[in-house]
Amino acid sequence: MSERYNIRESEQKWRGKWAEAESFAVSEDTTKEKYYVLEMFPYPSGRIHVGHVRNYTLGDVVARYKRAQGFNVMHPMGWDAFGLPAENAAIERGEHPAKWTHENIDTMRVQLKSMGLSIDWSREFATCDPEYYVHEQRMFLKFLDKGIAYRKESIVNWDPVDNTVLANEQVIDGCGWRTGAPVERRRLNQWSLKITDYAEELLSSLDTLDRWPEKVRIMQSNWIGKSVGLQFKWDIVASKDATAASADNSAGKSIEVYTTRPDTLFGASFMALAPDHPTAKALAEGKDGFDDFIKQCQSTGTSEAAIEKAEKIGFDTGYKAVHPVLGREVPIYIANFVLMDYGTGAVFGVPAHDQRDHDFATKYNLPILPVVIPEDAADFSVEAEAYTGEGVLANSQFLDGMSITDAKAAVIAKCEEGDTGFGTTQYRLRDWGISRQRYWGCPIPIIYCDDCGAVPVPEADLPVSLPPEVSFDKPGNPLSHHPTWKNVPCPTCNKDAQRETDTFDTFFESSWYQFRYCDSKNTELPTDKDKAAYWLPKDGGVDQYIGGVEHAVLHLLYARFFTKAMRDCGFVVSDEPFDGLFTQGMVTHETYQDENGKWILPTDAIEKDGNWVHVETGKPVTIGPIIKMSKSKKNVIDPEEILETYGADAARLFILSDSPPERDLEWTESGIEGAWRFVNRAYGAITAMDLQAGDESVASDKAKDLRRLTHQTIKGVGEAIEAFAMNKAVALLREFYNGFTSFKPANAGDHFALNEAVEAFVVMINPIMPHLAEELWALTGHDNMLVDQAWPSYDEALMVSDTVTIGVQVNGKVRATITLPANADQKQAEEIALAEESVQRAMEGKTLRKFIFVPGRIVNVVVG
RNA sequence: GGGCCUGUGGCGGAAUGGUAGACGCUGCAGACUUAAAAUCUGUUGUCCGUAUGGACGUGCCGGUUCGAGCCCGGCCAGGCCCACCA
Repeated sequence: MSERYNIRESEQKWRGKWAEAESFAVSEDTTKEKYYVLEMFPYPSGRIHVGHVRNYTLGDVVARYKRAQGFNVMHPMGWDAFGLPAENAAIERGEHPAKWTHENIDTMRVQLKSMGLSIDWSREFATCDPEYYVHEQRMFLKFLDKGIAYRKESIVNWDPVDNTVLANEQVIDGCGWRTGAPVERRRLNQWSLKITDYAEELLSSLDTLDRWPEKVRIMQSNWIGKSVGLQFKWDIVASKDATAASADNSAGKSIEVYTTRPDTLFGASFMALAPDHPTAKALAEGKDGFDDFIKQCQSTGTSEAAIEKAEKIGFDTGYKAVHPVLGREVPIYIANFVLMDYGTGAVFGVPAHDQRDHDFATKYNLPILPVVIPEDAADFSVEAEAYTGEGVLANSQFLDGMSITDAKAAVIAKCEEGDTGFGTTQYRLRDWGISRQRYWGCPIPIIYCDDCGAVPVPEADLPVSLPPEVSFDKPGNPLSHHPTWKNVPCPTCNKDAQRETDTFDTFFESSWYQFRYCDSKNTELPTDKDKAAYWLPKDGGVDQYIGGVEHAVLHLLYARFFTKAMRDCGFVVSDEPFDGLFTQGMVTHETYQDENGKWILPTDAIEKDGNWVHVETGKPVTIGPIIKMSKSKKNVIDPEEILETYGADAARLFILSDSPPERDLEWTESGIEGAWRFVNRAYGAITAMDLQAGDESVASDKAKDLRRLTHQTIKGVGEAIEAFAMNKAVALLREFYNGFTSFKPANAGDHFALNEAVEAFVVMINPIMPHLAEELWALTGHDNMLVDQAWPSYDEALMVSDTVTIGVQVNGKVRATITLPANADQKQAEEIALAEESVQRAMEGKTLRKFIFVPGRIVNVVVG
């Protein structure tokens, strides 16, 4: 046994050599095929967590593997550096967000580098630097020109304590996530991007993303929420008992209604308006109970539970709407379940075929008229609940007997003919509101002038930089409290004017950063169009993008939209940002609680004589469920400690072993120790080997066996990595390791086979354990660096064996295994199989009916 | 309510319709050691049996097939996402 492997020293040495040789710096090289590997860039929150380690390890395996395959690999890193945590830090400890952010970046850069990632650090940037966000301001002005950006009044989630807008995802059970205060709905002037103009392209081009997980495509498709239906007019007539004067003004007007089920038109028994529908107010204002009704609607929570339990309530306006075909009059209600921001904010109710309408009709005693009858109508009834299945139209005049599809078309045609309505497509997707009342974001380059309105900041005055001196003493947006920053002359008339004090939503930064890496130092443009076209051509984006599934809709949809918008403005050529997407699972860990139920760190819990106790107090500790690592449950592991104790290679190996990357990974002490032992064992075993010069022409059977294993492993590992089955790649490599380390060479042919095996092994562990691989490569007599070494190729001819061992089944049950010549025919197989004692025993007293032989696979003896 | 995914040993997980449990973790036994760690060897699905061996076994029920963890139908359980979306 040779000396123990000095992990710390070796790993540091090789990272130094890679940096010195600039091994991972790349440029556009048209003689090579490019490969762009990108992991979702980190938010600099302070220190890296295990989720980062998993993310960047996965990406690094792909990057190093593709590099060895001869691709021109770009693998960059940067910082998604704007965001609320920096402001919170400023509020809590009086530190400037910029200082806090840059310090975190410095810490995390060192941590990431200690993982031995094959990153081209020369392309690094932070999105909070004006050199980055100035391009966002330029692009925004271009978007404004093109009509992609616009300003409108919209309803937002307003936190009354923080005095700021909250994104939908920051509203938890109707309350602000930070303050816990009930969120108000406010009308505010907001800058928005017209993502809805791209709804159809965003939906249809999902089909081209065949290297995306099906799950993510479905989520985006649902989010875009395309529906095809009919929008048509219903006339309003005054009820006989209408008394209020204002009411009669509404009679004779009409209401636009949208439906995806025009086929059920003849089953309509009421109309319902959203409480905030403009006509609702006109019809009901001043009526008894209306104010109370509105209050009741508003008091309903927005949480899942609240909606589940919320009763369907309605307010009868007393008005009637005229059925556009039948001429029949139906009552107009205002109902709490109708949403203003979907469709037209008005629906017609078909209780027989919609459960929600059914609930409502039952409560208010409205008719339930079935108009779609299933084929098997034996005990068909819509008494108890709505029928939403397939069927044939009935009670519907000219639609009777039609299928649902035909009836939909017929009703749309009829309305279009009479010019009372039209077939239309609706999307659930809303335009992207990008204004945030926050400091730590990219300033929106607009100046408001009393005379000239909203004036874009002239190109020459960009960037609009954040003022460095800022106070977080008052709640709300520090930019609007700033004494001088916002006061500027109007660029058009030179009169006193004021800057926009809102900043961009921080999803803005991550929507285009993959382009910036292509040319991260460009001062004129977001990116150089030609360079970007090399790395991100029209028909292909980032070759492999890796990140958490939590961004399935938000970031991944915004980035797709942004790419198309940038394309349409002439900045880039690509249609889609990410060609291949992989969504990794979470990292989980056991949870621990002390006797008071307080969560404690894994490092504070220790097993003693079969019981778990607190490492300091010795008091009993309860082991809880295995859940996602989170600071609040304290079930976190600090990667820095792991990297220091076990080294980067062990951490990388452990993270890739066992769990398939798309699934959750449970972090265990025994797992990381096992990986660490393997690193040391492999070093010891290989450095202790007697590697002599070999001779390929002297080939013993056992040399052939080893070479077969070597070449099968080369094939298998490559396929596993391509398929993102890193756990299988690790398993194959360990199996291979077990094979060649137990091999005892006896002649020159054996030595040839062993040398080949060791060399292949060292090259193949490079993507997983790059430091160990370099060390072993050097110690086994190579002068070049392993990072520049090509991936081994395999020889199919060496993979075939003279004999095969297969199972023998009797009536489908395995009774024996036999070894046959590889080219054995059925007759030979039958002879050998039937000669087996255990086969004969199983066949005893029965007649042979059939003999099935699948060469190389199985023998099945059918008896009866 | 809608959509998607997953059910295999003590655990993580392998398995183009063809010898279920590769590989690893844990456990057990042994070698080495004054001892421990590391390392090495063997063993580790359950049940019956001293043993050759046998029975059972991939959530449950059925189907297709010479043959099903895998394909089809119906259940059960767990998880994730979306959701009064007309």
